[in-house]
Amino acid sequence: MEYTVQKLAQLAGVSTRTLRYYDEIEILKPARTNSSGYRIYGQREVDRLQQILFYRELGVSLDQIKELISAPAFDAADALKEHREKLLEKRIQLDLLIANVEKTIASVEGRTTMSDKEKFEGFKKKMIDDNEKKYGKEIREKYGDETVEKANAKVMNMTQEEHEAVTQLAEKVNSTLAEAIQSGNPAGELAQEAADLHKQWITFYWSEYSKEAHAGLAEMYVADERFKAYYDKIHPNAAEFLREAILIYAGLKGEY
Amino acid sequence: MEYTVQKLAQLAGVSTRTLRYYDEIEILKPARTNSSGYRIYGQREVDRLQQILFYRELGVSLDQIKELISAPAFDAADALKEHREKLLEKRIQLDLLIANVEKTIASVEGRTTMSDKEKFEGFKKKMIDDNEKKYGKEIREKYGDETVEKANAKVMNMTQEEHEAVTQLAEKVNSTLAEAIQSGNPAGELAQEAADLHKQWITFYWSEYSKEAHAGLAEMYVADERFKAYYDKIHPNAAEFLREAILIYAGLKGEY
DNA sequence: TTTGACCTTCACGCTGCGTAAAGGTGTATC
DNA sequence: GATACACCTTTACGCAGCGTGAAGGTCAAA
Repeated sequence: MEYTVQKLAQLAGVSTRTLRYYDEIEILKPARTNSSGYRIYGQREVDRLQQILFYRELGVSLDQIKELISAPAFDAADALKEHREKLLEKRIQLDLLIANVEKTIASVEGRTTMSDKEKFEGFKKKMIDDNEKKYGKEIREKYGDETVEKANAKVMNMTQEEHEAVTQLAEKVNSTLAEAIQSGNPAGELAQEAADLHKQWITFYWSEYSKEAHAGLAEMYVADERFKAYYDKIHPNAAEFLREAILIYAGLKGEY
Repeated sequence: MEYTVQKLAQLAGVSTRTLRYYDEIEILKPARTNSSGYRIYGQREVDRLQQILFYRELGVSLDQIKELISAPAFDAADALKEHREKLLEKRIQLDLLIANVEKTIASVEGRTTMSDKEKFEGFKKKMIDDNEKKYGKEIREKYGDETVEKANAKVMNMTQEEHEAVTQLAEKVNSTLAEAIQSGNPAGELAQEAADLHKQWITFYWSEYSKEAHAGLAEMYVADERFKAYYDKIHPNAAEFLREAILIYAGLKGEY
């Protein structure tokens, strides 16, 4: 059986444009073209198209499909597993989204203004999600799942007042650090006050404090470019200075 | 506080390109531009950007966000509810996808060739999903949820042999219909054989047969353009002819 | 005055096609 | 054999939300 574009398109339930596009990107070329340049497809092309459409239904990109259908079975399995991981991640994100949207709806309906407590809760939830996305993996690897869960739970349980307090505390850490850095001495009074404020700040998020964890976090500020970028806005050496101050504060490093 | 593009971009964690794009599509314009054409943002723009980013996290399109943030709260709630529906639908689709991908992985891993029984199961699942998507709604409305569930369950429980049998049967229906249509008489022997084959075919999918349901399906073949398009490939009047034949077969219409 | 870090406006690229536009081909009918 | 009409072709812009140059002006510090 031979098919022109439209016949094959009807058979497979796709548009002729799609077939021409598949020809263009070389994922499905016609068996031959007739004397007038018409595309002619044969049985092999029908089978191949069915495979393509099957994977397309699974949400695989055409680029990946191209590899999949010309790869041996074991490669295909690997590729599909990777694809499944992506889908699972997508579902988690989607569930979070839905929860957030529902929270927002509740808040918008609950009060007519947009700045009440419920809306605020929605934002907090978002903050946790963002933190998870950005730093979750590294932090989990370093301090274990439990610490992270507890930190998240703690943010969610914060009252609005507590949340404001912690935000103000964070600002105070920054301003004190900015002042302390002028002195150039991480063992100085202001620097040690900054370290202490920083301890107070993290204990808002951590369920228990340990010198080692505090020092570990300080190291991370220097090692991780995202944290470093944050502190760089205060001063080019802010991250390093804060690390030194914290190490001294935690008693893990002698004064100069 | 006033911000240039980059300052605001850093503050909000977006790119400068994004801010320029938001200016371009008129979703966030700077408060003013200085004498050199630099974009200058103020506090109001910061707040607006935060709102935009919040909705963006929820997966709302920029176009919709534009409406959302300038609409009163009750409109926003409606819009968000609509958005939630979309997300929920998306999740259902995603779950189906994941199930299918997992089936396919299992099939590809189970045997190294791509044409064994497991793979076949994956395809059957896909067929059901496709049917659901295309016709599920109408069929459910006409015959109720239960009938549809049973039909789906029956397809899944078919052995490969049964599935081949039903596919062959479908072809036989078509070829007999094509022959019968030549005679022009829907009450003729061949036409009634086609109707009988068609009954056999649908009883593969339906848990119980009734003349009325059979006749209803025949009407649908004519009324629904997708079914009609399928039968049109046999003959321009195939759908009508089959309907007549079935009505006579089911004893719901006298012979001419 | 010379860096170097900012800023500006184009403008193309990404995905997977939809949707014309402008023109050639095939075939049934008058 | 002309006409109509359904089919085919290539070319190319448009969609969302920016990323990523390119080419060139601006500003503060050294």
